[in-house]
Amino acid sequence: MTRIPVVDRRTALVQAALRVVARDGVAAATTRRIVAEAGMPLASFHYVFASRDALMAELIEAAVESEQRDFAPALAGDVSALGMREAIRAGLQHYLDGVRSDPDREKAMFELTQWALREPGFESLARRQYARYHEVAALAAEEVARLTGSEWRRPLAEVARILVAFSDGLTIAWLVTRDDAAAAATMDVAADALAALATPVRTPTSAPTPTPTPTKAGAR
Amino acid sequence: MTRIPVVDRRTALVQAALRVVARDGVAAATTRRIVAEAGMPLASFHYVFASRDALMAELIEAAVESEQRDFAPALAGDVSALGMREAIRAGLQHYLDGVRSDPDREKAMFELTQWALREPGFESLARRQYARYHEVAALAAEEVARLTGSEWRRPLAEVARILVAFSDGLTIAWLVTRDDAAAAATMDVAADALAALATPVRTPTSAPTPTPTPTKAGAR
DNA sequence: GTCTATAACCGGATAGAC
DNA sequence: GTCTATCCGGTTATAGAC
Repeated sequence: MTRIPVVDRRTALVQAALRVVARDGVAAATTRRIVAEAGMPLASFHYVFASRDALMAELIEAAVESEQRDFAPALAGDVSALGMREAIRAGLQHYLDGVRSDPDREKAMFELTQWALREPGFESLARRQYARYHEVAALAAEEVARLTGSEWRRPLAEVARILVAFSDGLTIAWLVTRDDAAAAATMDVAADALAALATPVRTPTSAPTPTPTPTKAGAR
Repeated sequence: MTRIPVVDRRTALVQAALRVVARDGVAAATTRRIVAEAGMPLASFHYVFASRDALMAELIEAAVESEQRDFAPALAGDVSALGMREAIRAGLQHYLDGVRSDPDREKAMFELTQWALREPGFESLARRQYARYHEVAALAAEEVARLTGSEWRRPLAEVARILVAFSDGLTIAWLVTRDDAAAAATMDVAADALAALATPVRTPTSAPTPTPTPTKAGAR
């Protein structure tokens, strides 16, 4: 019937798969369910993708990129007036708020990692996924240091890895227990620990703050 | 043929399932594979378990207990001479060494948690799993404080949750990247952070150390 | 290019012979 | 009590009509 370019079908299928995985999990993301979600006949799947695994590979890329888009502006704006410790704490809170607003998505990210770790030949995808996480974390760490006029006393890559590890632990704990208070306590300690890795240097690179936005940082 | 008591079949099937899940993952743990691993005919499965899900429930319990057995003596012996920070660092190292010695097992634990989080009606199993983790962590935290003559300034349950969260993040990072140096850096920071939650009180409860075991703590 | 129909297989669960 | 044989629904992938 209607002629749809292959690239459009590709993205449509990946987006549909992303929704299915978030809603029902990796195990439920069968070719049938995905094409149903995308409103396509089954045969379209293999016209576009060589196999289900081929889609899964693209799916992880797309999911990470989507995360990157949504979590990168973690420290946008209201942080420059804070000290390092409070800025990190606010960033973690912002991250957790993201998890809280869409828990299924984060559950899906963990499932995708573990799928890649299990599927022979796809371990490198899991590594790529985390390399991306580390990039995002490194950018955030660099930014928060710049905004608060601090300097990391450890290599940025190391700080980034620690930040990702803490975030992962925090996320799993919250996904399982849904305990906000416990998460807050963990974030407090994590913020202390990370702030201890930095040291103040001189005047913060204060961007010209035209309108003094009201600073509301999540506090215990 | 040979008459095997139902309880024995139960444990045999659970143990077989545990091996299959560790080796090939939760998705591969089909009834057929499990009975093959246990050397039983397929029908024995449903003679003992009402369904695959019923076995999975028992499986998680068994897996957690197995972990508990193997990780509980994390601080056995050689810690009493150390300060709080070093004792925690050594405990984390001991834990990571356990993960390193059998990565598939830990991968399986995460998979089981996520399976339970997805499977409708089994979320409580994931919560139970983590409640057990928290118990073990609380015992370890209590023990390390006693041995080093310190006192936690936060509730033990809170310390335990933070410890579990840190361990989870550490474990995932290592499972994905297999980067020992990064893990060491994370453990250093985590140990600092946790030690900061405790304060020295008086003379450590030094158990009568008959033979002064050589203290070898993993250091950076 | 697109989609229906089907091949080939694997899953959990069970009936019924022994 | 135990196990073989089978049911039935779901899976990936493809052949072949349009």
